[in-house]
Amino acid sequence: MARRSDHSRKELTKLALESARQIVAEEGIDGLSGRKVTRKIGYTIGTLYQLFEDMDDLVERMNVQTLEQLYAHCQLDESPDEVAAQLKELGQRFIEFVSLHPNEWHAVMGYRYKDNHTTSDAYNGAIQKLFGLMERVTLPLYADDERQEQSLDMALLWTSLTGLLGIAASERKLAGGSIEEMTERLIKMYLASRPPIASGTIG
Amino acid sequence: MARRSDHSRKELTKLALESARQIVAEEGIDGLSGRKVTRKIGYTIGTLYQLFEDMDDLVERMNVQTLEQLYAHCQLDESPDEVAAQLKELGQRFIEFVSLHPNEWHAVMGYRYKDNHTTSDAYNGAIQKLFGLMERVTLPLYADDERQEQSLDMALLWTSLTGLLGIAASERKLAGGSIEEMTERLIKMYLASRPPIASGTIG
DNA sequence: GGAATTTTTGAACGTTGTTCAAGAAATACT
DNA sequence: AGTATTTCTTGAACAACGTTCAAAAATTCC
Repeated sequence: MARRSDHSRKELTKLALESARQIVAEEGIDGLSGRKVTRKIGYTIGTLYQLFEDMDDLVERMNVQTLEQLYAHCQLDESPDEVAAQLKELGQRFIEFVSLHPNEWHAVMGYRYKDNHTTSDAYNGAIQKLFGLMERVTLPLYADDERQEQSLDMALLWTSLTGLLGIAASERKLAGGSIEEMTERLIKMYLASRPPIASGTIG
Repeated sequence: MARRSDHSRKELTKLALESARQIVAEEGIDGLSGRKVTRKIGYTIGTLYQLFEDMDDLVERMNVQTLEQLYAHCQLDESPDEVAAQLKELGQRFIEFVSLHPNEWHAVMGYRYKDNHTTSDAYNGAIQKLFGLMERVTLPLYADDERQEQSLDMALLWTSLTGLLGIAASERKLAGGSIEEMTERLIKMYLASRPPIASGTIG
């Protein structure tokens, strides 16, 4: 069994990533192996290294897809007016996505790359897009000269939120609070820490 | 080379854990292997399974020690009076410890146990002790009927703080803010979200 | 059809966690 | 002391892992 003009290299890569995603979804990131991936699509281990540099590469590209899916899932078509409501909605979407894809999310948060690994532009971009989502929502809370402030707050929110979701995805206990409650709590805490209204840039 | 009454099983376990810790400190959690641990103390792989149930067991016990060391490191002998100052100091100690032992901390936060693994009482206890530290410091901020509130806040603080430190330990970037700044930011955010003074239980 | 190119294979290597029969050392007993 | 028993230690064995690469197979080119 050799060359199939059935699949271009691009198609093959796509197949492999889908296969990997399926394995991760079913068995978790620790159930993933190169041989499983290729066996599932009718190829053998050697071919994998034609498509990806190494396992880090494969996993990272899968994780980029997951982050993009999360981004798509978080698009608020009809956004409410209030910042608080919008932020809460964003949190809910986030939770929803992770509930639907716990193992894929766990792969994003928990996979350990090799020491030499540096995240790709695609990966950084996917993260940036998610940050952008939060920044857009919280925009009204900051004056024009507070962009730096906002960035730092977003980083903190992101870290806390992913921390919460990491716990949820690994089904550890959480001091009696559900993930939804805790996320709401986080958002409330954040909002309470911002001066109620920072108007005055346009009016 | 066989039995050495040189070492009781207890001593041997201690030696193995020290060896494991050293490997983790030098090479990170991914550099750890059972054979390395036993080679380092002059035994062979089989003996390891006399001392530990499996690698999960070994790592968890090492992680309990790390958590206990963190606890010891966070003891505030002469505590300042203000809650804010105390909390900040606690955060600083936390950061300090993780900076001194980044790989050990990474092992606590990033090691993936097998699916069947459930954390031991010793582990849960070590975590509880750390929570207790935070609870004691923040005690004045809550009324007597707010113990549940406090627990949830502590869980949130813990999650956020460990999230920050996890990023620090894996030396990823953080939107321009140092770990110290971000931790301070987190604490400020938390304090701002608490009503300034919740007096009235004693006075 | 034959030569050149591209793709696929799978054996090979060193590593991992885990098990377990066999050997070695210490202890117990006569 | 010598033998029997228990306890500890070993390391080969197994299945799996990531990664490499010469050889084989399929496709393309002329």
